[in-house]
Parts: sequence; structure tokens; C-alpha cells
Amino acid sequence: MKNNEYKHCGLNVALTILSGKWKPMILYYISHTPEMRFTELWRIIPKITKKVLLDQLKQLEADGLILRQEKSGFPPEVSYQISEKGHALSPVLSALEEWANVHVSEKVEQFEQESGTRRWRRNGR
Amino acid sequence: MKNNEYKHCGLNVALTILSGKWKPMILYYISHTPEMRFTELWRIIPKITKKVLLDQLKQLEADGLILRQEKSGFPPEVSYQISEKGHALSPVLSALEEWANVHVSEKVEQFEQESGTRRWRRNGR
DNA sequence: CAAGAAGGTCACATATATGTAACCTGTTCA
DNA sequence: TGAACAGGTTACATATATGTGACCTTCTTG
Repeated sequence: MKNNEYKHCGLNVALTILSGKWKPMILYYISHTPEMRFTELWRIIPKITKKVLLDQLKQLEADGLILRQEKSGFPPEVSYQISEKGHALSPVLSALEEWANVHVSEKVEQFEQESGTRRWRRNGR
Repeated sequence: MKNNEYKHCGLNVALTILSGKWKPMILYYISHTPEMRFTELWRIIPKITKKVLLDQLKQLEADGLILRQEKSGFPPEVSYQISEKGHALSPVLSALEEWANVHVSEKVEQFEQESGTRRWRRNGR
């Protein structure tokens, strides 16, 4: 170890921002639709709870990856869009995905099968 | 939503593999040293516990990002190296890091300051 | 007038990740 | 002989993330 200290906080920050059981899926749907309404998103994503969906949306919004737009009136009408930051992230996410498909394809296939059933973070493996 | 289902499990797998409070740092040090011994790593990384360091090393090894090499004899001598998979990942991680530095630089700076103090996953924000 | 609509909150329960400290292994060295 | 060494395990405690269900709003419709 010369003087190469660990100064790569950006990586930690990025991973923190992305960490959340449903975030990749949420980002995916939001970035592939011009205006995604809350309820539609909830309908599309199989097993998430309203509360958790809301939590993760709030985090994504706070981190600037998505934009929330609220039209006044009743019933409420809220929709989400991908932001510029979020858009800038997507090639990087594709690269990550590509890496996984090439280098850990067994795990990817396994994941596809268990999908919806499994728990997110490990340690129980 | 046409028929564009979410089939991007690779991203989930990659993020799962990378998720762990100390993994980016561990990966960094291992990939920047030809042979990193357990104890040296432990000495270098400020506040991690032996147990947690071991856990994360095991996960990284199980996921194939690093290689563990054990020389027989006493006292034990174990060293870690980056694997080919791990090596292949590093440009992607750099891209992530770059994204963070460009798009969420405030958070990165904040992270640098709190470093070591802060907790990893949020929700308490 | 009761129920359903969309988006959201709250209090609480469970699951998973991380941390703390004690203990174990055979050499070597004082 | 007993302390230090490197790497590791174990039982337990705490922190954080996710899940469940009840409740709230105000307008519209049956």
C-alpha cells in the first residue's frame, strides 16, 4: 500500500442510492414510460406494498433520479418521470446488467426463476 | 405498458452482489494490490469487525469476484486477489463512480466528511 | 347516503445486515 | 509455560429495511 488511499466515495454514494429491493424495477418502469402514475406503477409491480413503494419513490425523488408531478384536484393525480440524472445513469446500469449476464449468468437465471419469491439481501446463503 | 416486462434480473443480481457496507472498499484494496493478506486488509480498513470482514470476503469469494489463497503451515497465511470477473467489473464501477461525481457531487462530498461515521443504508434521512 | 376512486400516513411486526466480545487453533519466542 | 501470532468461529445484541393493515381525504357515482 503506497499512498493510494480509498477515496472512491462516489461509488458508495451511487450504490447507496441504488440500494433498495425494488428500485431497479421502479426505475425501469418509470424510465420506459413518459408519465407513470402511482397507481399504475403499483398495479404493475407485483408484490410491493403501497408504503414501501412510496418510500422508495421518495428516496429516488430525493436523490434526484425521478421527478414527481402532482396535479391538484380530486381524486389526486400524481405521476412520475425519469429525470436527467436518472437518464444519465441508464447506460451505466446497462453495463452492470451486461456484466452480470456475461459473468454470473447462472445467478441471473436462478434469480429469474425465484423472482418475486426471494429475499433481497443475502447472508442467509 | 406494452409488452415490455421487466426482465432485467442481471441488474438486480449485480447490485445484490455489490451490496454490503464495506464491499466497495474491500474490492478496491484487493484489486489494487497483488496479494492482500487478511490481517493487512483488516489493519487498513478502519472500523470493520473481523467477523464482518470475513463475511463480506466470503460473499465476494462465493460470487467469484475475488480469489482466496491459503498456504498451509502455522501461523496461517491467507491472501486474496482480484479475479477475472472482479477485474471485468472495475470499469463499470468506475462509470458508476463517475456518474456520482458528476450528478450527485454534493452527496459525495458529504459522504467523504462523514466517512466512517455514517451508516450505510438509509431510510433514516 | 354509502361505496369507490387516488395518493398518502401511521403504528406495528418481521427479516436481514452489521457490530461486539469471547474463544479456538498450533507454532514460535521470551 | 504462557503470551503472541494469523485466521477463523460462535452466541448474542443492535440497527436498518421491508411488510401488513387500518385509516384519512374529497369528489363522483349508484
